[in-house]
Amino acid sequence: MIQGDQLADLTLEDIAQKAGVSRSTVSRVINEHPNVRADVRQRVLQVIRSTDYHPNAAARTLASQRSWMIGLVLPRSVSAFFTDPYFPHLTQGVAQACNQYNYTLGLFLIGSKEDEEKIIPRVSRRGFLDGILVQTGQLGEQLIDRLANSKIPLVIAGRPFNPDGVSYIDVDNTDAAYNAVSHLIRLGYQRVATITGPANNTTSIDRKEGYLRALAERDRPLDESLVAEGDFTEASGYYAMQRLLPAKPDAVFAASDIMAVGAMRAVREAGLAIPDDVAFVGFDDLPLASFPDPALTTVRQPVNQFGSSAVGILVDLIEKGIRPPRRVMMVTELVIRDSCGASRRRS
Amino acid sequence: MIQGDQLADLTLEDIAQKAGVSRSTVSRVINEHPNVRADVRQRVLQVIRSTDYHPNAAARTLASQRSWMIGLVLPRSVSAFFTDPYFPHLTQGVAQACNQYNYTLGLFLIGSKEDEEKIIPRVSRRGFLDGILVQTGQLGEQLIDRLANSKIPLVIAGRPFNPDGVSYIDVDNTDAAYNAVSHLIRLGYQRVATITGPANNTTSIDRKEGYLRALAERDRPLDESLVAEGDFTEASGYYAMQRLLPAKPDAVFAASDIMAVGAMRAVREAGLAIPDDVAFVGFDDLPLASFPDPALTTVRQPVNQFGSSAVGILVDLIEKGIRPPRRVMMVTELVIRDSCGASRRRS
DNA sequence: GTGAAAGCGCTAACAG
DNA sequence: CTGTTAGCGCTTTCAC
Repeated sequence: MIQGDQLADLTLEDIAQKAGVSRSTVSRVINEHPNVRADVRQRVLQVIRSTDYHPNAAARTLASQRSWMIGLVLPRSVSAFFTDPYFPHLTQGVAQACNQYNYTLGLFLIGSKEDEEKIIPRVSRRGFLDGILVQTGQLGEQLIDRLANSKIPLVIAGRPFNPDGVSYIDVDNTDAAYNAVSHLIRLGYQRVATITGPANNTTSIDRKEGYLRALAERDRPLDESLVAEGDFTEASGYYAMQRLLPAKPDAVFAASDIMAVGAMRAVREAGLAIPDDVAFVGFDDLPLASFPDPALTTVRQPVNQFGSSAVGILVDLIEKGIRPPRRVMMVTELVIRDSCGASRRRS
Repeated sequence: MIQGDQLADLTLEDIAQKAGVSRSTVSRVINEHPNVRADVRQRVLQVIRSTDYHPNAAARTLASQRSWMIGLVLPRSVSAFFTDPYFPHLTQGVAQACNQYNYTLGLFLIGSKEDEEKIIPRVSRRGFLDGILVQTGQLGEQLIDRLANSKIPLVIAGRPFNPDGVSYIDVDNTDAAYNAVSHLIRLGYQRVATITGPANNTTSIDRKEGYLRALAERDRPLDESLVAEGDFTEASGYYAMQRLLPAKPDAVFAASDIMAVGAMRAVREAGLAIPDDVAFVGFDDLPLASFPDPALTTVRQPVNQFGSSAVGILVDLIEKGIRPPRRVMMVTELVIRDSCGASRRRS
């Protein structure tokens, strides 16, 4: 009562006064500098606690030239945001790592050219972000180039088209797809189709490359009617499968689990059985993969760690000022469930 | 060449010098103040463009006391983040609205008590966020109370336990659940079960309340064995259904689509048919609802608009300083598909 | 319509 | 170990 309820914005100076020390000392306490006598530190902390004082973030950033904030830029179609669980997984991994390293996460969803025009100047503002994480994707490339020219630390999640001088982290998509398709071929399927992601995307390209390589290695000619393009949405998988059906594939490698789910829906609607008439292998191994009946055989990629590792690299760039671009490749693993028919074919 | 490649951090002062005006004038141009002669404005803009100058965000925030940043705080279990598409939908709606209003979005995922301890001081820092949006949820309540005491504008997404003095936006969960369950009862189902959300959550409570009310209104006694609690994950729906099965329900109202999906998986595994043996109604109507076979009858709630409206309210609070707490209730709609068996029962 | 000057609240040398 | 002193880069009265 007597001490008043004036929660009004306190400053370092106010705290200093109340604690009977100078502003610098309070600053030292807050920033955990060693050079403060223990009892003084306690006294200051006491005042801070009792006043519920929180330092002003803007002032701190301005003076120290560090914002402790990193931006996650996700250039993706709006509908892919909705249906592809890849996005929340990645975000979760990134958020977790940010928390761990004491950074705040700024989220920038780019769904259109207009969004991009609004967001680029925002992330480029100096004194705003200590580092930027950008996911590759259809709308992202121009953005990456523009950002790479600025001096702000940058890490790309996924292989960029132009990797010169930039740090990035990726999974070995080509190898993973190669393994997945080889698995289908070994099981004896003759007409292995694929549903790819958007062609203007390195992830899609790499996975398709793996598909092509697996076929080529067995001297199988490419049948264009067995290739259909999707955009990482459930609906696109569904429609891609409808286009594929007339070519009578007996197995499908889908470039993502969610597209596999859509494709399986189309197959069921056509009155065909999975895996007996059409077998499936997906990509991602998100929880989603085990929901459908039969459960999806798929390539497991560590989406979560992918996100947190990307943050780890970025933090290195920021804090240790590591010079040359860093490259990290993560491994995948084929998870065999029922949709590929492995159990029946073997028995 | 001659003009030098010195992209080094330019300041307002530098721009002013190059344009032959004062710092204030450049500031006016940047902030679109009217009182600048047209030709001067052009000259300044020219310099800004040619130097790729971006104002320093921290300095601007410090001087103007506005950060143009809002925080979205999502207190949820980690696994719910993963499997429940509700999260990306909400985030998308919020991000879109932020972009529209020229705010930057800070994302704070709280998955544990420790996260909460780290994040509360962060969002409480003055000069950091202009406003905060918090989703209700198990971990969120203490947080809401602590945040409500600060002077920073706050909007809750969902009805908080203690709504005194806070602004919030919600859907009429009770009414929506009541309608969903009534629909099942009207179709003639005798043993209507429900899978609820976590009990420490107003959303779950309200939806269960609707279920109870629909039963009570038809003088049906509550059978506790027909009520199972989940946590908004697919897996929890699956296990809840397994617990429900011995009680032989002929219909289930699930408090979210993703739990309905899990429950349907359990029903199929038990060798029962949907909707013939067990009918289903879900809640959300995210795209997910139309993926399963049969497609899910569900309560449609406008998750996207929910997010953007919440931002709209928050921006009002911030910019117009609206005093009394605002309350907004959004309407829902029952979307009838195949999982409830409406088509067969009627014919 | 434009410029000068006083901060915004903090960090970080530099003395002592 | 602690205090003094400059700024960090911008906004915003207040004169002119």
